[in-house]
Amino acid sequence: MDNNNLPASPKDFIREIIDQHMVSKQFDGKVHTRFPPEPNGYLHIGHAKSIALNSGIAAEYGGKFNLRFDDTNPSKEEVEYVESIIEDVRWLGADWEDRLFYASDYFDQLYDYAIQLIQKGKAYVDDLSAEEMREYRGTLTQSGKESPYRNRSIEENLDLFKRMRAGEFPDGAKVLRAKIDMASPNLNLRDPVIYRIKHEDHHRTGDKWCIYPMYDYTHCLSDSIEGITHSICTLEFEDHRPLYDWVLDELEVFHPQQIEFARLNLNYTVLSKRKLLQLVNEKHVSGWDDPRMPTISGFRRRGYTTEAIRNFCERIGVAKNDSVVDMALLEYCIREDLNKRAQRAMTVLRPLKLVLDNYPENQVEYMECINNPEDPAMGTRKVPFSKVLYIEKDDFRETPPKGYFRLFPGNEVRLRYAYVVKCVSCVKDDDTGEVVEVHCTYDPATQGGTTPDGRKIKSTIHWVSADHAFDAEVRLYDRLFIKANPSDSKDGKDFKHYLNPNSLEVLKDCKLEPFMKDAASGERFQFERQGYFCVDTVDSQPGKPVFNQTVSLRDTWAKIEQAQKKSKK
RNA sequence: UGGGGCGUGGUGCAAUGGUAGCACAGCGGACUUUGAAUCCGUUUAUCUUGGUUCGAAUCCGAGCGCCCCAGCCA
Repeated sequence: MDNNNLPASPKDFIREIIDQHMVSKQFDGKVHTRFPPEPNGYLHIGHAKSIALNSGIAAEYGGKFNLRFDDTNPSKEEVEYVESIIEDVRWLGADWEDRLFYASDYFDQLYDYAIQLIQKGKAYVDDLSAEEMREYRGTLTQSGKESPYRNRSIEENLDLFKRMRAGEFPDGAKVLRAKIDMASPNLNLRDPVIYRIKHEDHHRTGDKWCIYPMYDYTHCLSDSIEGITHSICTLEFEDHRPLYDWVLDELEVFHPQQIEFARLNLNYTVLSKRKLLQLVNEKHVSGWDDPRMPTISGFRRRGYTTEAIRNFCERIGVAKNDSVVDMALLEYCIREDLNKRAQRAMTVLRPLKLVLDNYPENQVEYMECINNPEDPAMGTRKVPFSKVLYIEKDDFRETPPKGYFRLFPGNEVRLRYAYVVKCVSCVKDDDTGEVVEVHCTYDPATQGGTTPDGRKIKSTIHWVSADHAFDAEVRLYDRLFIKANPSDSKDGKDFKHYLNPNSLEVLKDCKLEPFMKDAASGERFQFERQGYFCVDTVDSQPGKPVFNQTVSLRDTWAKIEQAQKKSKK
């Protein structure tokens, strides 16, 4: 925790509050946080922010961190989600040790507390229907009306609540409500429902219960039971804090401090479980782990690393401002990480045949290539080179635009780690006019790509030997939405209206270096001059890898060219 | 128009009465066997308006704007 003489890096407001608690001994100098997901969907990058915050704080203050499922609503929750969440939280590196809990673990205690509330005259059974209750609640500007059932006797409430539990009433017939204040300007305090009847099986408790506690009642007590000191949640629960405090105070139990921060928003995507579920259900994506999804499993399958995501969470900071973080920052974080650790490889995504007219037929040379210039310890490899090669279509232009210094008739480029070659001609398809083959001569004096005469070669391009390459499928991804804020419905359009029709591009006949044939599932590479890619963990077969693009390399030339096109318009 | 929050460059986060700073993005340059990476430089900000003060992003008043709340969801 001590960081020597380094200037104290600015702390966010939550850590400042905790610092104060440490000084005041508010919680005996203890820090205990938790991450409380509802298992009704997969975790996304916004949850990663919360996980990083909560687990990070626990680690920094020498405290503990719990994982607790907020599973109080059996109609929405599923085991599949529980399993995915456990996997994702673990992958993110948060350690709950032996403290994996479920709010449903506390159903018995919660029931007993409810009895106590009734006995104190602080809760009552109400027979109002949902619609009636809405009417009685009043509006934002008008106070509510008290229910005619509000003043039942404690005995009657006790009896009724026990019979609710016993299953004597159908769904919706009765609820248990906290007796607070129907005139409160805070609607959460207008006698909130704390128990409802649901004759439904729960994924953990089976058919033991037909009444289930509500979030506001459950969450504070679960925190209290677990000895959570700092209950960190998002801004929309700020209005609920008075209720959180009310329940704990009435029951006179351990009282954690709820603190709210602004949830993460990312541009060009959506971060709401409801919307993500819709994308999955309506098959706009292949599943929760589709590499285009902003879910943890999506990013993982896309090739993102834990380190990059945690680093991102650190960089975005924590505050109470509603904010939208630029996707470019996330991309920067993953590039930064992968640049240091990814093995380099030469892969041709859109192949164009290149023939070296003066190179001996049937000759093969093995060129020594550096595996990672950022990490010499990763060594070198030998890559076969021959007369007929593939290069990237985009690396040749019959008529080069301004500023283009790759291959074009008469120009010289370096074939990376191989030779300097000069373009002499190209062959075009008679029908389409498309260039299908490029002819060059190589300079034998430039073996390895060196220029003994000292001449400068402006461009170096990658290649792969036609006879030695193997074909593989590579998937390129673009942002899922074409609009920075797809959820903005001011123009009346649904968020799906802004789905990017080109967010996925499947390339089938990519030419890869021979050694990659045996790449392991999930293995990450930098395809030189193109981007970072990983072996898809779902669709790859042994000896037949399929690659997912994690993120492209920055592309200055593409930017220049785009600017040129724009200025012409 | 009730209540709760929030307003700092394009974006995010700092500055806690004393030189408005950091990161990303952008732009320019150096270097380069990846038009990558790296390095250097650089444009751009305190919602408005009064006040307190030697001095205000910070404190006070008034206004404006944005977000959240009327589930038996979380």
